[in-house]
Amino acid sequence: MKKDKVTIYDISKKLNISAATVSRALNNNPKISEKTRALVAKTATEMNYKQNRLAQALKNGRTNNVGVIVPYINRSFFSSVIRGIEEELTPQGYHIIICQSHEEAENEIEQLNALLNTQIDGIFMSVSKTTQNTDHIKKAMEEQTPVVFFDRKIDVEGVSSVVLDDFKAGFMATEHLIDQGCKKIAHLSGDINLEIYKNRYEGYKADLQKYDIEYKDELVINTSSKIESGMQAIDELWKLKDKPDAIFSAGDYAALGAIQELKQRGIKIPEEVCVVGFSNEPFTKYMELPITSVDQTPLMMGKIAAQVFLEQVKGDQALSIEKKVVLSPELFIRDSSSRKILNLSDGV
Amino acid sequence: MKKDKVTIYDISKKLNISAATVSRALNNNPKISEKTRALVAKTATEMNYKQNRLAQALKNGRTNNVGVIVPYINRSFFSSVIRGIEEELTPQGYHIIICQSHEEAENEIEQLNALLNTQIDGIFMSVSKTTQNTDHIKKAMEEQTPVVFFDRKIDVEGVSSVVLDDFKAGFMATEHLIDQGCKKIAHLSGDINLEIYKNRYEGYKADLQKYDIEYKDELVINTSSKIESGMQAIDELWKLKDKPDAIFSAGDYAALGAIQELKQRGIKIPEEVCVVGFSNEPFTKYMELPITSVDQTPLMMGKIAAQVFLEQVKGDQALSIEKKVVLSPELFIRDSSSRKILNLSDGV
DNA sequence: TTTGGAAAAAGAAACGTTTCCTCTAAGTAT
DNA sequence: ATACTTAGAGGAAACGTTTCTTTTTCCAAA
Repeated sequence: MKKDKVTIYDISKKLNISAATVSRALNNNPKISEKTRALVAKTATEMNYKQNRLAQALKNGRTNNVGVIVPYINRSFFSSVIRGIEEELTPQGYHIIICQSHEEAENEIEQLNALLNTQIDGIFMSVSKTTQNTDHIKKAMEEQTPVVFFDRKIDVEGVSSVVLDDFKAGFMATEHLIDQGCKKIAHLSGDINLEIYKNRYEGYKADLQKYDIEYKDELVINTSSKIESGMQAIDELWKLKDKPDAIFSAGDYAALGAIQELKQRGIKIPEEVCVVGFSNEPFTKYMELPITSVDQTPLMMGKIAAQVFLEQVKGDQALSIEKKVVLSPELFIRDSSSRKILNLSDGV
Repeated sequence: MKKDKVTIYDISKKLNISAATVSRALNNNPKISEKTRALVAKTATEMNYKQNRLAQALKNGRTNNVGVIVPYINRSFFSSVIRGIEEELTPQGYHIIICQSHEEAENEIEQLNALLNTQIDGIFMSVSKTTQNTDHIKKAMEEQTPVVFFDRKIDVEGVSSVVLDDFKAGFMATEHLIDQGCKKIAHLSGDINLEIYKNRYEGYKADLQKYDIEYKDELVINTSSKIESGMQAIDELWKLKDKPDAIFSAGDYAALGAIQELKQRGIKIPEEVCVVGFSNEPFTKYMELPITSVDQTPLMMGKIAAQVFLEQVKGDQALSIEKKVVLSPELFIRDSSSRKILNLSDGV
């Protein structure tokens, strides 16, 4: 069906040498004389030879494809991480196959199996919120396919990960709010079963403690990453006698919902209530009232994840050590929490 | 290196039948007796056999991988189209390799060649703004690799496309503004060399004509898809003696910039000036002043592009007809242009 | 002149499928 | 009982590489 491609045999016939020699010449094998190598190279380009990556992959077991599994591709955070991975891996000749789990463990498992089946050289993933079981990950490891977690990990022996220091992020965000003079800081948390949300929460608590501010359970509301969820949280918080003077949300969408609801109630931001979000989604910057948010350095995260992967496959020795990288968050301070002088370090 | 996989030979040995029979049984070839087929199927699952897609691909020339080339992966529009493609193609056993051109023709060519080299079964692409030459597309066609353009196309014989009716979109948007009572409608256009922007512009002009409103060149400003670009456009427009009372922007980011600049100048939206954007980026909905925008039905676009592709590869006959699909835009009317009663059909 | 040995190249198997062709055994028609 | 058909299965080549092993070539040392 497809147009006939030129193979090393065509080259070998034309030059009256063996296909083996052609292959070696093209691969710069030192056993080949410089003369032959040059001749082969020249002829190859002349004949418009293109290596068949399939045959090559079949022979040596490496496809030069890697898979990425994320909950959603159209979340700014994830697409930026993917771009980071791409920037590191494309120059090395890798191709990236992207899959979405839609936050469903079932899909995640399916996608992972499909990737393994398609002979991927490695897998990058951010586990879905509903993932509990680690069997699929172990299966990948058994097949000697390196897995690198980013952002959301799950503990599996031998699996490397690149994550944010979420504890520090929670700590920083809270510290910033306290620095603005806030005393009654509420926290909109995500599902505490996910490490990342747990850590943000712990960072929040730790910073309260540092400043001898009493931790109150009633100020912590579990939210999803939906705008409505943030609105409901405000609804609930404003039923309290002692209302908060700050909101630290573990997600930008919930923060946005909270802000909309607060405005609705005529509450002034940041004068009466300061708000900090999480993820530095693009919209946080574009709002009429730009939202302070924690940046997870997604580009960096992707690049480092890619580097970790490369180390694992380059290291011919099977010493592929489990590597745990933790990145530092950056707080982008914007109007939603700036009671003091205008902060110049606003992200662009 | 990799753990030994079980092959059809292992199955054939175990059952004392030939590998050919195993292959046929697994592929539901009618030449195989029901008994044998069942036995093979059972044994295959028992032995945890997984088909080697590489070997299969090498043999029959199809990889079941398709490539997608977009300018940027983290634009809501593009990631949604990709998701649409994915939803159609994943159930068919395809995998999707995603590449970014970063709006550079050079990258686009490179990525396309890499995809061809990696033996892709088809290519979906939205051409970069800087693409002029069509040689790379022709090359793909020569290699019998179907190409489907979406949104941004370029004319190449035999290449199918799925695009928005941008003329209609421009017409609709303008009509809506006129309907709000606007008489002096400015247009923030993209690069008119790109078909999509040209068509939006033509639609705008056509609607003005329909209502006998004089077209004025000075009301059309060329902008990029940057916020700043929208601000500058307002800057320029407000130097005119006769200032516009509406803005139809061919991009949401420029619309956002325009709104910010208008507010800066104390101009009331929508009372004094109505604004309509294009693309229905998520942020348009989240703004304090939600922005009216044209939705390009990206999910649908992706799905249809996938269907067009499937038709081309399924139709064994080489009759692969060039197919041109044009989708209808939807206008999501929001506060930035609603002078009349609150529109209930606001997108969610 | 022979021999040893390095350098260069050739031969052939292997990767795991699919599929064309051939063969066997059984069933059917004569 | 014989010849003919056909369902079912096997053999082997092919897809395009890579690489292990073997062979050839060539030059210098004995």
